[in-house]
Amino acid sequence: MKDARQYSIGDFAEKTGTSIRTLHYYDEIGLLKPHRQPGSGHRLYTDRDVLTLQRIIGFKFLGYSLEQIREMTDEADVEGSLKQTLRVQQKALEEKREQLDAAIGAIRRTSALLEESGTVDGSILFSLVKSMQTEKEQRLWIERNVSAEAIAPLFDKPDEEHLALDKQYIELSEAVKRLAGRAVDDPEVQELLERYLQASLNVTGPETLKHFGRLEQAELEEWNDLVASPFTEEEEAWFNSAMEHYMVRCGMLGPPV
Amino acid sequence: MKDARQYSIGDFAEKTGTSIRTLHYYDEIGLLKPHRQPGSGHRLYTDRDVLTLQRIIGFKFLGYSLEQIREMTDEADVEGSLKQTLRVQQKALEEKREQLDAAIGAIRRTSALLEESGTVDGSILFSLVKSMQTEKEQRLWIERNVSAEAIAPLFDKPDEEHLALDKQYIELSEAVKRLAGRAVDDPEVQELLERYLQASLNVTGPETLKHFGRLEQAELEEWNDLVASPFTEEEEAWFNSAMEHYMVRCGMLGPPV
DNA sequence: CTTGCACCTCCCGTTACGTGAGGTGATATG
DNA sequence: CATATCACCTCACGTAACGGGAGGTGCAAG
Repeated sequence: MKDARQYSIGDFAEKTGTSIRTLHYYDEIGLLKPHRQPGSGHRLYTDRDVLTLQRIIGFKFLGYSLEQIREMTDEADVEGSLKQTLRVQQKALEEKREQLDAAIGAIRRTSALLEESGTVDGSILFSLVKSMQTEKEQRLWIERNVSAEAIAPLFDKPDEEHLALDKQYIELSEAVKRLAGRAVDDPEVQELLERYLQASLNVTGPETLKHFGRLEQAELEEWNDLVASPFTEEEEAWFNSAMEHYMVRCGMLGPPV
Repeated sequence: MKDARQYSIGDFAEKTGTSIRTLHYYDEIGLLKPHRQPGSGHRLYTDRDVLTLQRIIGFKFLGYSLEQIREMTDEADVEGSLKQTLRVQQKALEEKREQLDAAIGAIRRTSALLEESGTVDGSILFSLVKSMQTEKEQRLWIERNVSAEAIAPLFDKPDEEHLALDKQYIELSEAVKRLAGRAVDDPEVQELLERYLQASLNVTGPETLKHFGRLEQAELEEWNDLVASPFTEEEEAWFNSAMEHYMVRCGMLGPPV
């Protein structure tokens, strides 16, 4: 009387909401092997197979791979190994979620920027995206090389302030691209550089900014791997020489050798 | 002078932190095609390729497929289409995150149960997991077939209460499995049934419970697709007849035909 | 007789690469 | 000068979890 009901693969598929192809596949990899009708070789599923499939679907929902599922169902110590693997699984899923959150956040910021700023230079936009992408590593780097206290005021800003800063970054970068090549003592250039320095000061605070000035070559390279410059090499070179000129003029730096 | 620097694939890979194989692949699918050294056929990357790769990596971070990235970089209207696809992309990622959150929540609940309850019958555990899996659909179904007000008290409970209910569900189900087959007028059975009804009442409230009693056959089947019984067919049959007996005895139901 | 149906078994396609296997030209070393 | 190493090249197979189609089989109805 037990397991009296048998289902053809079509009926079973409909009953369980699984595709026939999936059932074929589970059979193929040995995850759910129905027995066969002696003559025709057609698959015959029983009520026990319904339970097995429920389990498989449940595990899949929890994020396990079919390979893992098979290992777990083969294993004898179901409850014990489950407790263990659940912890591992939780870690893995939470890591994925962090990734997802970062991406969603970046999309939100980028969308907001595009809504407000109209058209944005591609290089600048992607330098921003890269910065969002590496935010976590940036935090760690600053914690290691600057200080742990410097982190929160740098990154944990309210949304609107974030947007304002992003816009400012775009505006300044566009200005640099516009003026690149001009004489370094052009008054417009000097004014831009002052705004640039002011903005940097506002973002980082004087303490952290000074700290950046004292970094070694190797450390600077590490940092440059984490952020992407929005400028071409030429723009970058021009910007550096202009900034040097500016700082010498202000007495913040001795003249170069 | 422009693009004076050229990189062999090895140098380029190191500079950008991308694997050689990945660069081969991007070349193969036409995503990043460096030019070749005339004699040897070796790939030569320029500084412009660095920018292109930055873009690709940025798009990947935002969750786009390489195919989508290629389409977008081919397209002329970069900014316009970006705005559009960003919205689509955001929707897609947020849906993924909902999935992830559901899975993480289910793992947390299951872990908590296993910590406290020790060993748990597999059928019961997976009937719970399935219930967590379909929670969203359950909400929608109840909103359609019962009422929108019934939802919040049913699902939006604090964590500890959730845990307590899960434990109660396990305990009652285990009791049913233990007593299955006993005479329906056995006093222990009758006591269990009373506890069962009481628990159901506590969870759903009398209004919703009554509503469930008035459901049509087709509607019940829909509901049974959303939840999984922890019982075998025999246990289920026994439970139904016992419950009928109990309700008749209490005068909640007329005798069967 | 043929059509249709439900089932069967291959087998190719998907994504974004990892990981070899086997070949070539240039340089460094015995 | 022979050889070992090096960086590069081009196939080409493997991955996870199926989707989809081709081509074949047995059985019931028109």
